[in-house]
Amino acid sequence: MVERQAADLDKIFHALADPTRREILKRVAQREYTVTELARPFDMSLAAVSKHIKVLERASLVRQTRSGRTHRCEFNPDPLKDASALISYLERFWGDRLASLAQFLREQTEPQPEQSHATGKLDE
Amino acid sequence: MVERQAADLDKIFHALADPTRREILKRVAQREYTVTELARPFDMSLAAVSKHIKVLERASLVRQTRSGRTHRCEFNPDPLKDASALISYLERFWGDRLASLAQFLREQTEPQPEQSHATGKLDE
DNA sequence: GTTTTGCTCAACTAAAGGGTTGACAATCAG
DNA sequence: CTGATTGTCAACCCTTTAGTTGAGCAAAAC
Repeated sequence: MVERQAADLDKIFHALADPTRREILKRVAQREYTVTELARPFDMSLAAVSKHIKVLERASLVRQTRSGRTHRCEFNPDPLKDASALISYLERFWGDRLASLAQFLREQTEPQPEQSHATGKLDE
Repeated sequence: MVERQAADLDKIFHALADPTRREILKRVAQREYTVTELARPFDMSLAAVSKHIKVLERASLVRQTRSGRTHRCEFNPDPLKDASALISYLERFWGDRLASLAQFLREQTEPQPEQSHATGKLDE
């Protein structure tokens, strides 16, 4: 993985780091919504929600298409792949690290032939 | 999924939304580091890196333990599960949406005979 | 036509972020 | 003891963010 455009990940994670935006995403992931529909449940102005949507757009998580005077918001899951990739990357290296530790402990305990019950389970 | 503590996700995603912090995480996921070790590659003060680490700590992605005058930073992958969960949730609903669309199109194009195979599996 | 409705934009405010420096505590080295 | 190393903390600066309000435009409704 090539740290695919750090700036992109900045925008993606920043977009996800707000409860209002996450709620918007959850809804938009299920069907298209207009801006006023999206704004209804929130206790803030329409302009504020409009701004949140723009943040999501900058992260390419939402695409907005005008149709008449209403703007339809549709979800785009692609950027989530980049986010997932980073997370998997971190988890993978963490796993490797644990594997190395286990290996190390295995090597530490094996080479002692005199230890009568050295083959017992290691304590974790 | 119960929107597991929105505030936690705020901190987690916010922590991930900065290239310096992501770089720190990548290294810490592989082995423990001290603060000065972590700071070395970056073109900023030690205090700045220290602050970044504190952001990671608030998100529980890093745990810091003092040993003498040096502070060892170790990775904690647990919060990543919550982040992944949200992402999976979004992708799943998106997938369902596409499935529904496909289903709809299938129903539209099928010539609607006598519902001959109406006993087929229902979508749940 | 006139008037709503849907939405964005611009200007503003208050708070949070990311960086700096300088002072300090604590540990280690001589 | 003296001095260098490791790290945090507090104060400050500047920029960004999240929200507001008010203006205004374009499409719908009447």
